[in-house]
Amino acid sequence: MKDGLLTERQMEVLRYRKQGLTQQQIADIIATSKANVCTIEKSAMENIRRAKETLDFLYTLDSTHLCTIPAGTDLFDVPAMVFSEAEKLNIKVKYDTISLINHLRESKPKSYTARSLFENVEAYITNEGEIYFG
Amino acid sequence: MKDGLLTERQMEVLRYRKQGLTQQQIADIIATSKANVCTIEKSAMENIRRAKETLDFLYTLDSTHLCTIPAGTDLFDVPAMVFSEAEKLNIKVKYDTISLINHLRESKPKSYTARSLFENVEAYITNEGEIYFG
DNA sequence: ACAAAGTTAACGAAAAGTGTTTAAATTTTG
DNA sequence: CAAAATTTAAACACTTTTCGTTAACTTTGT
Repeated sequence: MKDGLLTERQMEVLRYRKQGLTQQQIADIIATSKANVCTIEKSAMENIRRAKETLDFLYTLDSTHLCTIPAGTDLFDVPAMVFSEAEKLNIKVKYDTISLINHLRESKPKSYTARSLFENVEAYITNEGEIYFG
Repeated sequence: MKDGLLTERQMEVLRYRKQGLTQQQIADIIATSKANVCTIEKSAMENIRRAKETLDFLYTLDSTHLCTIPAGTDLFDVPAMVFSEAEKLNIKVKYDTISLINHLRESKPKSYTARSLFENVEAYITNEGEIYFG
């Protein structure tokens, strides 16, 4: 049984970063170049992104694709779309209108401005009515 | 920008598995040995485990270890322990007694039977009073 | 006990990821 | 603007992961 995705080096850099040190300061401490600290930090972030994406795959594994919510859609129109598609599959959605909007906002905090989506969002649903936005 | 941790092969096997196929059946479909299907599935699970551990690290990155809640502890005794340790650090916990118990139940759904923990649980706290059980 | 399902070990070749360096380019900030 | 901080690119050595094989082993259900 091995550790997580991040190497010792990567965790080291992230910890120092969390403390507010600059890349140059970290480079001095761990005795390497600042450019190297940059690449280490970057690959750490990349690994974190991949870890998230991996768990996202798990969610979609036991869910079915519900619909694509097109860019430009008003956030307040999303629940109706989701409910209508879920009804076609005879699945009762676990969320009410308000909590579904909040769920979307939390799931895709960078996909909307004000009330409008600026990129497509895929909606998935499990047999239990859990909704996942990907 | 690449994909998640899982290879195409690994996702393929997991999808078939979710459909209930045996390793032998999958081996026939993707034209390899059942032993190979086994190792592919195994390394997929290992990757998933590592993805989770990686995100766990993120949580603990901006939190400090609060205490170890020993196996055998009654769930209803946990809040008092957490509050008392948090007080030593002068941090106000974000949760009240009831919601903290629920938070624990959601975080570690497989670590308790009825009202009793059957394995140690580590408690972490952020400066903002957020609690994380790992 | 039998058969099907699943796991493990040892090995090899190909692919992917990591830590470095050096030097140049870009962004942020006072 | 000028200095500091960060990012990028190309190249190299090194390690780890992956997919695959074969053969033996364990578990599970009837």
